[in-house]
Amino acid sequence: MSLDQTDRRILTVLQKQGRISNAELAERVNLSQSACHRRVHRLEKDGYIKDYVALLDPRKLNVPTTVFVEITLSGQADEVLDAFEKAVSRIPDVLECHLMAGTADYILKVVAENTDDFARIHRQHLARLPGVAQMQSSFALRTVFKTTALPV
Amino acid sequence: MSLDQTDRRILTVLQKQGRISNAELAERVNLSQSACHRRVHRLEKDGYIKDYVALLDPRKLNVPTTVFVEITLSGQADEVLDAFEKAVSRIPDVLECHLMAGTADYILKVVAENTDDFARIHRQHLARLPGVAQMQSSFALRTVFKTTALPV
DNA sequence: ACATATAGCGAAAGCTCCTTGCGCGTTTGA
DNA sequence: TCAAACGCGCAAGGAGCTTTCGCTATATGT
Repeated sequence: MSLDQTDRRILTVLQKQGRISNAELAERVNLSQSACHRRVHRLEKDGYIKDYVALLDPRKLNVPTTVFVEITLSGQADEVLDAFEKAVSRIPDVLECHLMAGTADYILKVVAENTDDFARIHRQHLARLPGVAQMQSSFALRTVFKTTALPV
Repeated sequence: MSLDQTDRRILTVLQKQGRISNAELAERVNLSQSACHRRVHRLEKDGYIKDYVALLDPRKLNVPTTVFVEITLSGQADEVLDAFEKAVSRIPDVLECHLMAGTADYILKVVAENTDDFARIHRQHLARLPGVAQMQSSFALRTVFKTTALPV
């Protein structure tokens, strides 16, 4: 089951305007309301669309600072990884966690109010993560751009 | 102008369910529809809520691979940075671009179908970026978790 | 060629939801 | 202490939307 051009247009629009009405979406992709509705429904049911969310402004919410944290664990045993992942997933300031190939084992994307606040997060959460051998934090000076829209 | 507890509850809900109706949201945060509506409107107008979007499944869309690319430029002059940022912002496979403190100048988050596809992106786009002195790509083996929800 | 499945359009019913206005209580600040 | 500002709940109108149904056309495959 794959996507035709119309499906892709629908996804392209929804990736930018998740709250658009079916009526307007139909118009935008040149379909009748009913046909458009069926397609969107299918895209949701089949898992192409995972969620509809509101994106907030990090500055307004006082977390303008992004920090990438590279972490090396002390071992590669499954229990070590599991424990680490479980613990890290409970930290609300960590937005992403990726298991990496190469030097570092994990990369985290963390948001903070400022460097002091990151120090708090570090002390309070990161420093307490289990199985960590090494940790290196890199601060972003400025986010040039950021999108949730995948290429479709 | 700041946020009280109710505003935060509203934002918390909308960060997870961006398409919830005002009626249901009002119920969830224990407000009348009118009061809730007024608050959401204000949060949008004041820029706390930037956008409503649909989040798609990277696997379903055939971009299951995330790559972090660290880039060092050949110089720090404004024109070099501007030219680089302008060029990189036109690559649809690049979802994020951060100007960094420390060793590397920039970190990009790139999505690809697989390593071969990343090779194409590299050859076709990344290798052609202006002012690049050095580039190091790190592949994610697995995304442990990922959220767009800021801590509020 | 024919049956089946797929996907489209149009229309309409019904309903939910947005939006607004008003009066009330509480807080703010002069 | 009193007036103004702010925020809430209630109620209701009316718009706009979702969702379904029947019919048609095109593609699939036997």
